[in-house]
Amino acid sequence: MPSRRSPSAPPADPSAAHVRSDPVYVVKAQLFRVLGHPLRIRILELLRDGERTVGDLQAELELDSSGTSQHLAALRQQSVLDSRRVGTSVYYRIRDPRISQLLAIAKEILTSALSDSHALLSDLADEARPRPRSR
Amino acid sequence: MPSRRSPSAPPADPSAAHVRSDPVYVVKAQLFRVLGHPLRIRILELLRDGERTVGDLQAELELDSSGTSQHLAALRQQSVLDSRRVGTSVYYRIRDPRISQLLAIAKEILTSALSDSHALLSDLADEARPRPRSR
DNA sequence: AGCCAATCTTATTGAGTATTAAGAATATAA
DNA sequence: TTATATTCTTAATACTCAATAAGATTGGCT
Repeated sequence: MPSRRSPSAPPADPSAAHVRSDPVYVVKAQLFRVLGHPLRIRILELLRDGERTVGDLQAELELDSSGTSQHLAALRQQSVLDSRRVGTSVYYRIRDPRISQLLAIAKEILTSALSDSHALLSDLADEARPRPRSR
Repeated sequence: MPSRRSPSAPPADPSAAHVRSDPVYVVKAQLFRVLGHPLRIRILELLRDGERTVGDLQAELELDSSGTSQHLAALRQQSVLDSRRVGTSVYYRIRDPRISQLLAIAKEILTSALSDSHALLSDLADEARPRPRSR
């Protein structure tokens, strides 16, 4: 019950809640949040090259059907995935190719962040030695 | 305690845990997860046009300094933000411009998803009328 | 220097919510 | 009906968020 707060709480500036619950930001956050799970990232990478059946994904993920289904449902609920049924199998696919783009960019960001920290480590190591810096 | 299951559970294939906890997927998921909060999305949009102080952000978000600081710390911990101190103020900025790109793509995805469902609504409305489909 | 105020960070708590696994229930196709 | 695929339910655990209070750093004042 989001309308109640506590017995005698002050009005508590309602404009702050606006920022927090503004649908625009909530919807964006929900999209990112559903991507924020290792198994769901893995699912999306498996689906990057084309659609797959639930049983197929289940085997690759080494998950039970219940867990697989729940993660797929979470992604489908945010319109990240589409599904179609063929006989007894259900095929899932990425609905919008820009989702894959999102993953690719995340990978780039993390890759360069990691190489930055790697470079920093090297600099620290260099600093320990008496050799002068060339750059 | 992830090592316990139930009184007499079978060993339960340990390789499944590998997929779940593979650092590659965990790190990617953490990046998306930290973006998965409306206030943090809002912070990033405020920072898109340049750096800001904590007090500045705090005022725009209508949040207290502690809450502001905690969200900023979460983003900084995932290397999304950088900070620098000038006197008593701390300025935050987006570390990698590709983060803004991530937000822009998310916006595109959501925009087209919404216009799809809007178009679907129109189609449903048309279907209720006897007028033949022109396309 | 010594002290105070402003700014920001960190730690802690509690309430609410999400995630997980396992099993039951459901639906569909062969 | 049987097998397959998925959803629903339940319960235990874990996490997130917001709010408070305490701590640290800086600048300015006297």
